[in-house]
Amino acid sequence: MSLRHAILVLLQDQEASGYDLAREFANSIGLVWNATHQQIYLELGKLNDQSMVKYRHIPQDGKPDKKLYRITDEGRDELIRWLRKPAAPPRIRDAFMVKIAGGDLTDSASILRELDDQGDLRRERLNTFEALASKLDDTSRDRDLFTYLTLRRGILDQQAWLHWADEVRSALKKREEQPVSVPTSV
Amino acid sequence: MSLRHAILVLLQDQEASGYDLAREFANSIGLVWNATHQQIYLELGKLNDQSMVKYRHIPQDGKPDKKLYRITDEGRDELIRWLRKPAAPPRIRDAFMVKIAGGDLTDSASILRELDDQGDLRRERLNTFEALASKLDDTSRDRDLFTYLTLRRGILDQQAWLHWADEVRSALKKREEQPVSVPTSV
DNA sequence: ACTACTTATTCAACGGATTGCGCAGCAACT
DNA sequence: AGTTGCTGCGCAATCCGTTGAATAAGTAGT
Repeated sequence: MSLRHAILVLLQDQEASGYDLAREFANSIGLVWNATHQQIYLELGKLNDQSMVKYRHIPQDGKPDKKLYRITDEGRDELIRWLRKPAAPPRIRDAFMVKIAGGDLTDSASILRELDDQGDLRRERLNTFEALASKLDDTSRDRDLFTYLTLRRGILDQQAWLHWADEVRSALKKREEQPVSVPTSV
Repeated sequence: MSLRHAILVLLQDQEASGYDLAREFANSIGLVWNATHQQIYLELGKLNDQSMVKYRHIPQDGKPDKKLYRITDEGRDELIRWLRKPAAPPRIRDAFMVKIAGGDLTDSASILRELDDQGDLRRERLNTFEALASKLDDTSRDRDLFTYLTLRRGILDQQAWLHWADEVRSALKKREEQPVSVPTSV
């Protein structure tokens, strides 16, 4: 229900193309709300129909033409109206965690493998977020306070995850040592 | 794509009605995957058509009749097959965080109010998770290792959130003190 | 030379998910 | 006496989201 609002938030600061937005969703905002480019283009179309955004057509050579969208006054009004009312509860779809919950049916080796893979991704994200956050520290983190706070959320989230992963590892190690009845292969 | 698998994981241990499952989704598993009762009943219907689950009809007096579902061998096979292949990346839809990212357009008072509300919920959850976890500590946390680890994930998540909320509060306080250009009312 | 990736947008089809509604009766509170 | 809330199931309409594809031209690597 509010991909639209995430887009409007992004368009607040800068004019951007659908492609630009898709990249931002893959990075910073992706930690908070994710979307594919198809969805974004569709939503931009709707927002344009409702004159919440408008675009200017930029011909390019070498690259395909693009549409640079910017938010309108109506769009900003809609955004403010949405910001006023209480946020909908977060929707969570974490397939990996479902796998953990059903971990009894798998061998711990494959769990550890996937845990490592996920951990690599998380550590990578942590680095990029920390880099962005320290950049804001140096220059202006009062002007971009909310960007900073969003990044902090991401950082703390990754850290908590990595800490949890360590717990999982040591718990599984302990279990291996003790000759408890473990279904080794399924 | 895997509400079905979340359901199958839950049905692994106990026979349950759609209503039971809905309650579990509202609590423990909800931290990891959430769903409404409509979805659950629909999915149970499909799972039944594909004979991944079967049910027995329990007439009750006073209360409406219910269907107690249990997982079949085919269901367990399907679950194991799913557990083998890599998990899809988590989808995140956190409207509150979108509001934070667009915080420049709101007054900080209303942000603080919602932050407190969310914090109450998180603290409540933290308590229930911790209670459940300590219960597992006492009795058997080797048998229910994966339940325990799922709870730990929930606990660490809530703690990280609450810590972040403190950061937000002190950052907004600091901003209030300094007479920076703040859009007080919108 | 060939392959793969990046920029940039869009369409069509399908399945997943939400919203809104309806039924039904008991318990508990006000 | 009336409202609210819990237990329990289900349907229909609509919307959100994913998958898969197509187009088109430049750039970078093997």
